[in-house]
Amino acid sequence: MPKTKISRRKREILNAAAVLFRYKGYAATSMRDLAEKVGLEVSSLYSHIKSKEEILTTLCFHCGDLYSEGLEKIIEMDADALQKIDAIMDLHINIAIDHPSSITVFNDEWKHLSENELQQFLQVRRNYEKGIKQILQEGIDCNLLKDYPLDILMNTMLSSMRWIHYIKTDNNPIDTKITRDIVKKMLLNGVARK
Amino acid sequence: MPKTKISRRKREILNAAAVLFRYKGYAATSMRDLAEKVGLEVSSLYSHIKSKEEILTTLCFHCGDLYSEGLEKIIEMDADALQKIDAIMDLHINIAIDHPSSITVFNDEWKHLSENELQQFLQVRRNYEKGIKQILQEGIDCNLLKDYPLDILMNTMLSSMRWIHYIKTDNNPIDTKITRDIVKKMLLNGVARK
DNA sequence: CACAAAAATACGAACATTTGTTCGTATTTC
DNA sequence: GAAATACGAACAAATGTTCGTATTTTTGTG
Repeated sequence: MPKTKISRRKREILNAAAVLFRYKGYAATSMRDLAEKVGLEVSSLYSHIKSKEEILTTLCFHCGDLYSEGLEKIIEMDADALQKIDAIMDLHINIAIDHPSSITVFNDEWKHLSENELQQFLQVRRNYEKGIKQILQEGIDCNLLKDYPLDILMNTMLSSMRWIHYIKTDNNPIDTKITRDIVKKMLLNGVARK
Repeated sequence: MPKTKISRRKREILNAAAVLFRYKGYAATSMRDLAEKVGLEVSSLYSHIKSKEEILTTLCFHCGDLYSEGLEKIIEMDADALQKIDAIMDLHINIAIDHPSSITVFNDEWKHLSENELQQFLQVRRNYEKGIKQILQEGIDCNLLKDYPLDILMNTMLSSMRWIHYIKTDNNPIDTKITRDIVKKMLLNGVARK
């Protein structure tokens, strides 16, 4: 894969774009908005990036990599399914807390990718979900997890963590440790007292 | 409240807009897209609606009403907290299945509301969350729910159902009954085998 | 180190499109 | 005949991007 090094300025542009896309959405963010945020004139942006869409592509696939690479490591772990599921939750919560803006873009703005990138993106996602489901199936087979349909299991599980990156802002930090522990417990054992 | 009756054509426009906003996003949907979908010319739309933004406002607040009115009925129920929480989950799952497009707009596009409506919208949401938290607190006090922080409890619970309206499309119907039952069980008792 | 050549970066002006909306007028509905 | 609806033409504003040209930074060489 051609992973060319990213200059300091480009990094700066990507970060600013992530924040703007997060709060205004991709389509409603203009290149002039972005330029202002970075302290450049519009045309200067194009010394660093090819197009607005390239920014979106970069952000989306970068996050995709975070998830995919994280999952790969988990799959290779020498552990039972429950421990792997624990690691998956760690992965998602960590990414949400460490990259709240990029993750929001990843979750909400991928639909604006152009045809080619969109298909590639969906492929990556399908692949990721396949990996997750395999682990869940493993858990069911070993009697560690309840035998619910994989789709519902996976969607509910992943979705239940998809609020952390919305909540996390600069003036609303999150107690990572507590949040992580409780969300995990909720998912594994539920909220009802026995 | 000035709830003027909505003509057939306007209804049609609102429905088409909900679908377009769902898949393309509010900002990326043009009035010409919308006109085409409804089978009119652009300018004709303005015989029925005041502006693009009015459409978004209508959609968002209509959904807000669905939730708020649903919750009000639940609050008035003569039931314990666990039953109320069950009803809340029913409410969310039903709305997601019955109005997948509007709900997606409600969830993802409210940020494009203009200042006044935005504030009003956030107020409605805060109020709704307050109601939810009260029920959760009631559950904790009665030893029906585990004593977790209300924020985490509420966010995780509501968030865990926020995938159903994404999945639900015309060619991907959802087994309402099964989905509803299992999601509920997952939330209350978790996924881990005891 | 000096210094010219080259490459990277910044900018203003301009572009073709697309945007939401308005207006005057025709047509339909009541 | 009045009110509601539909339409074509036109609008100003905003959009992403390009181009030519300065300016700055980096590089290669004596």
